[in-house]
Amino acid sequence: MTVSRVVNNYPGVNNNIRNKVKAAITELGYIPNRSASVLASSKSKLIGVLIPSLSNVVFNDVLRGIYDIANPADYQVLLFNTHYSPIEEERAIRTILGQSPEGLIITGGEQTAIARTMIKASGVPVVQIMDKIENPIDSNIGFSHFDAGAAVAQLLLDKSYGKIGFIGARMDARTCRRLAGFKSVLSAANCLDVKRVVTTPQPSSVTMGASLFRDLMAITEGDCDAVFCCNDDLALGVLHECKKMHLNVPQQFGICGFNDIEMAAYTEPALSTVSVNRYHMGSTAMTILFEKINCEGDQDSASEVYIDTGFELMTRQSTR
Amino acid sequence: MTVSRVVNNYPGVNNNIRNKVKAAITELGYIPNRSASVLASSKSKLIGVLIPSLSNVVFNDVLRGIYDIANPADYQVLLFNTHYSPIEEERAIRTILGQSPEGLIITGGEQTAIARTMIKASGVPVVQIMDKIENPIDSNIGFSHFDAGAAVAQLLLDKSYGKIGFIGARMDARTCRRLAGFKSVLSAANCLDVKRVVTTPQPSSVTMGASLFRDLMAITEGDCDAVFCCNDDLALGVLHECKKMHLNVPQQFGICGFNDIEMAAYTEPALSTVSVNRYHMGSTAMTILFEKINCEGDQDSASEVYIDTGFELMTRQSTR
DNA sequence: TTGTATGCGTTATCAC
DNA sequence: GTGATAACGCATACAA
Repeated sequence: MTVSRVVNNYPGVNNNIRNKVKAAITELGYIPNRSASVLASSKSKLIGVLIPSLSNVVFNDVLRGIYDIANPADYQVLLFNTHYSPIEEERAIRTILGQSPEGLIITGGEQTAIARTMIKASGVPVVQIMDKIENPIDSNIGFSHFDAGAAVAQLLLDKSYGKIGFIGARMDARTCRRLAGFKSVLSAANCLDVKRVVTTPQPSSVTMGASLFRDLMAITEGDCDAVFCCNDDLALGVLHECKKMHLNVPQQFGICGFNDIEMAAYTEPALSTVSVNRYHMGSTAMTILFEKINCEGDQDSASEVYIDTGFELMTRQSTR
Repeated sequence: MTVSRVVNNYPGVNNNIRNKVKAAITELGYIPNRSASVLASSKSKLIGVLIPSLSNVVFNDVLRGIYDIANPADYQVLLFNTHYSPIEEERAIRTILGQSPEGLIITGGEQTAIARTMIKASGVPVVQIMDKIENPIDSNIGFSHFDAGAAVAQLLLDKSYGKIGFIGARMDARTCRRLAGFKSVLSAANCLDVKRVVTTPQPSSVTMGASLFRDLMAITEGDCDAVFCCNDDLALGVLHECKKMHLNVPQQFGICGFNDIEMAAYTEPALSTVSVNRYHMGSTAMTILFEKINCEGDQDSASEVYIDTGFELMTRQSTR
């Protein structure tokens, strides 16, 4: 018991004894058994994090935000890759819940009904990130992908492009919502042509962007003067392909990407895109969780938090 | 006990009872407590992973490789970011060891003496990745950064560049070893000038590459005709800066990067760089661990594995 | 300030 | 094929 008190830095231990214990600990190389500790105290210092992809750079920044807050507070992160699959997500949630996590960070709002039920039943605080959820389980931090897609469409219209296409890969829920917002604006402006929407369920990449662009040009027989790419990787591929085709960007052809990766500012012409504060989403999600965890005394109801992180149009040279 | 047998899919349970138990489990939303299981069985299905950075794209691919093998086998990953600090790494190792992990994957060979002792004392199998270690704790998969740096220097010499510089950021152990290999070749060829070695301890980025390049040109007063960048991000920045300065790449100035990120093939001119199989390092490390874990019966000594994954020079248009 | 009894939810072992 | 019992290593509550 005295050892336990020393290990956990409890007050009320004689300093001589404390030092003796510490000496013994280092001498023996004693490492406390976390499982036993969790079992006895049901405090795990564990945060479960679910993201849909490890290859997408976007989640790097989010993860950094999460880790930068969690680790200094001595919390550990159990990270799962759901591969954009609600089924895998449900499985991961079940696994994590078995470890008595103190908080959960999950991406988006496409959980299965069972997953939602499990989470609610567990009483573990959750933050849904990366998207503005209509019906959040608990707290939510993100932005409206619909609005972002709409804003890009409006931007391209404002720059007097008229035959605007869309190139998308993976086509997960958030990408689809960007497309929906995009379509709604074009439709209202009476210049939506679905032939100009070219997508693939495959993962996105620069190469894929180039390939989809060729498809777009083939399908529309070149009758297209701008494109919104669902992310910057694709846009980079499109830009590369335009150069090969000797299509002048932005005069003959406008390009807008999404995410504002660092490289976007360094292409020639520099890429117009949409900036979203990924790191901030991760770090804030973690901060929200900590508030909940520390407020469990107050009727266990530190109120839910809903944050719209918005987005910013980065108008560079790839649009007129 | 019967429930435990059902949960763990043990044979020798009456099917009627098994089904009843399963029904009860779903009805109650019962989730087994992993801490208790680990405590009782000392089998955690946990793999500790230590990487030095989450922002470096390089580790994305490694992590994907690890997760792609670990998760389907029902193993979980406890991921720690050591921020290139052996002290943080030691702390993380201590924390992980407290969870009774079944395996460890750690980056490089710069562990503290205490960390090495703890790991060995724990008897947990370890794989050190990303580098060819002289004195590995256990198994090792990676490549020689010294050789890679040397190969780049030789390449640039072969392309008849003579005033070759080096641009490096972060300057972690592996980067330093690349620089050492690079220097050794230039030195042997009698054309090493340390004025042309420009580095910073700060993290690397495209912007940083551009900035270091300006420094290089200022320090050498333009007396430099090629540069090896310790990673592709920096190289991208250098390339961008060359264009601004109207320096013809590769005729007037040669550039070679490192890592072969996808974008390297899409710049203009396309970037010469060094390709290393990151995903493979991650997945193989995990596979090695599994072999050890499953072979614990055989005198607990599934022999150590040492794999040199090598590297490949990608000679593109940014070098003559 | 220190120590003792008890229980956390599983699994290993051995009876039945 | 099923169940009783005793750990696993720690923390809570309380006694000394």
